[in-house]
Amino acid sequence: MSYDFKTSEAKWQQRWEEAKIFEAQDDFSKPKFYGLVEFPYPSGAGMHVGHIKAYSGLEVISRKRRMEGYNVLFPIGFDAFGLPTENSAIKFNTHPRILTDKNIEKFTSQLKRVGFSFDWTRTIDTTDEDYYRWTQHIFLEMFKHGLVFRDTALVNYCPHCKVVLSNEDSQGGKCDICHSDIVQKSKDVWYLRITKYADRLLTGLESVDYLPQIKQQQVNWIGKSTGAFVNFSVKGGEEGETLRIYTTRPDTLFGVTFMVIAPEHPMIEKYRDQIKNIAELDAYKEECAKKTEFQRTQLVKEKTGVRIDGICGINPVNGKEIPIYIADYVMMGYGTGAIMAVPAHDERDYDFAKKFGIDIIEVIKGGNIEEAAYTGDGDMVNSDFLNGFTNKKDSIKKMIEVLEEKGIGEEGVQYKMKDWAFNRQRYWGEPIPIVHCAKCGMVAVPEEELPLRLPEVENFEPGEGGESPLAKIDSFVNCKCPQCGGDAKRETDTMPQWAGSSWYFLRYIDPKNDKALADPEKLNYWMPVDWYNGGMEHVTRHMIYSRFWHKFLFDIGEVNTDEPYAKRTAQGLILGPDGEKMSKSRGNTVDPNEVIDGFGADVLRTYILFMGDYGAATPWSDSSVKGCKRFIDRIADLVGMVNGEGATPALESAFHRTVKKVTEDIENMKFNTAIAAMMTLLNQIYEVKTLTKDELYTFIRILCPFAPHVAEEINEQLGNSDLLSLAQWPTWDEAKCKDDVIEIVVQINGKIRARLNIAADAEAADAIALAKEQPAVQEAVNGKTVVKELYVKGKLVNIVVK
RNA sequence: GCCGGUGUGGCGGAAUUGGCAGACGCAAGGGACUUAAAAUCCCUCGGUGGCAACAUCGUACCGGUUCGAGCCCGGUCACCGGCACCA
Repeated sequence: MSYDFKTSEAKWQQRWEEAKIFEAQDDFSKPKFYGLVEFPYPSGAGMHVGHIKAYSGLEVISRKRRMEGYNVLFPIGFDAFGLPTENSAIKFNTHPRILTDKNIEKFTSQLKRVGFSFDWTRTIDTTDEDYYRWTQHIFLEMFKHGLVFRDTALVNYCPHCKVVLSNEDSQGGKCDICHSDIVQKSKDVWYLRITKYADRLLTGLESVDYLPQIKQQQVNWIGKSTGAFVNFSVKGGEEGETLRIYTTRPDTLFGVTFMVIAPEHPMIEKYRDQIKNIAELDAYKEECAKKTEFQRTQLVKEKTGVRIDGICGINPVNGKEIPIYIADYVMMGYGTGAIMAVPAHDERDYDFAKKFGIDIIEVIKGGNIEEAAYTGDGDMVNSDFLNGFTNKKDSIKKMIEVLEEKGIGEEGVQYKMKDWAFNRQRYWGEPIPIVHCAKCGMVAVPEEELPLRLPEVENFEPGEGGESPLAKIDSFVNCKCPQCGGDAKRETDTMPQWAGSSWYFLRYIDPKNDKALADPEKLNYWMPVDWYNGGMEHVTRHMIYSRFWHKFLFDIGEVNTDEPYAKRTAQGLILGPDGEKMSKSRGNTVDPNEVIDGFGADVLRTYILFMGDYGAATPWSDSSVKGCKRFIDRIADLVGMVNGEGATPALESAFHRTVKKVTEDIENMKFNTAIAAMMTLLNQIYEVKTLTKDELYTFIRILCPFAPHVAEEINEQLGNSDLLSLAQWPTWDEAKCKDDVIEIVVQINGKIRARLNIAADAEAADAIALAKEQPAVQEAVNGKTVVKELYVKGKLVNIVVK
């Protein structure tokens, strides 16, 4: 019989809300659990099933934690600043505030229909001025602590969105939002000095429990390398002029036959007059500037460059004169923008040397430098005092000693991570609370003037040159300098979308506080986040940014933990039924509302967790949803089979095993096998067609985190007046998980020849003796020599014969 | 190119981490109930051979370790994700 999920689900959602059972208590005496999911961007399209999957993991865990007696904080909010809303506001000629409110309302009602146990009293919205007031506060603190700076730089610019994008937002040379091609543009840019925290972001990973692939991605993103800086004298330059390079292999210094500097390297400007072929260099530079960084890095095959005529470098270890080239395979943004080239042992330098006919000197044995660069390890040769070194660690160490002794270089560290370009020329973001004063320079807006509100504007279109729409609002722009009181102008750029999400988990702890971003006592109790789940796409950007902010807040004493997240996991994508990534354009999306309408929230929740490994991408299947529908309906019918109290002998061990399995599987996010175990138990109950009240009560408690509505409904039918969502999580008896008599297999040389029933705790000798009595075994052993006899308790007997 | 991951029936996926491969679910086929359909219930369901018990092959491919390998080791191929002239 199909149960009436529509009435039931609405009823229980209302009762939970009335009873306030999912509201976290600031009762510091209780053990706490802070479960965090990545808050959604409230788009106009509404939620998709991927959102449901992203929240369902910690939903189950949070519900279980409550039943285990924890004080649980499981909040939700909205990360609502950003381009899509602004763009559709422009398109529909409305205000992003109106759209945002509408979208949040839509998301809220959808989330509530699923029955998520979020604490709705702590909801936050990053576009709320009471929220972004604190985002601005953190920015100002960073500004005061020297972590904010401004620089002119070649930036990634999206001509379609008319915004400057960070490297992170323009991966692959495409705009993250509209996927247009990015162009390079020179602009004044705000930066956050995240590189100052690079090493701590790296070492901090040792103290947290993130999935290994998440840690690995962060390590790669930070991209630490160790090596040395070496100063090459420049012949033709000023007295004492040096060209500083960074290398990870200083021990190959004797193999250096040329140097390369980036086209933007300042040395070219400095020696314009000395350089004889400056026109040629200028032409090359112009050619490079036309290419986007993406194009530059795409041209892997063919090396280009121009030799600088008029100055050259001097190898500091042997005094040899070497030519200097400019080439775009060297980037200004990494290291010093200059390299020493060792063509024998670097593929890029090798290609370049071959093309330009430069000498190639072997310094590491092991390859054939006539044919290709040798990048492996080997004995050092042609290297003076390094000759005879066989180990790269030792030779690098020795070279650094010599460099430091002679004062021509030193050990050094480099990171691939760059400083964070922290501004957008758009309206729908947090205004940067800085005033530009002709006399005082950049001045922080005083704390008491926060929030610095977004002004009302008629027109959100960005300016043609990439100016912020705010720049057109005179009443916003013109102001007095907080320091000298003179006329000044406000900064008109806004913060990037990543700002609001870099600290939101702190605000949930104390969302209404108007004195601080959160009360220190409450922070002390709730932080760190015990378990954070989200998408793999956020493990580098959002996670590294928020860890950076958190470490900064820790340094200035505003939070009590160095790391914000104790544990981090990630869910896999839900693919379309065709196995492809879901997208509107492909037409393979699934609307969660339709599933709830047709089958109920419990079925949707159960299916999403049952469909496959939580961490893996899995295609959606409409027909498989029906399997979960049957599961829920069959559970609803169990009430009619209840007969008596205590335990049903035929089911007793099955119950203990299932409770154990479900309990353990939830902790490991193996929701699919937890549900499979409950299905197996259900099948076993249907075989005997009877169970006791106590057993059903146990069943619905382990079911509750997955399908809470039907579980509550059954609980009520059992005559219990307390809400099941607050019931105690069941325990199991390890001894009762196992049967007394079990079936084991008998193998001959690893092949199964017989099966036998035996006491679970039987001794090896008895088991082997019993195995040998089996006719099939006797036949197989007959006439052969028994070499070995093995007994694996509870599993098998294996007899090895010859 | 580098880093990470994956490869198991018609499909989604299990396999206590070296011990009965295919749990659980879907789809499919057969049957029951029904005037009929849906729903529900029962049976079958990796390949080959056999009426059958059973035999035999089988976890991308090749090889190895082991009494025993989907799992460990060496090599190959394919696909997915991330990074990428990072010195």
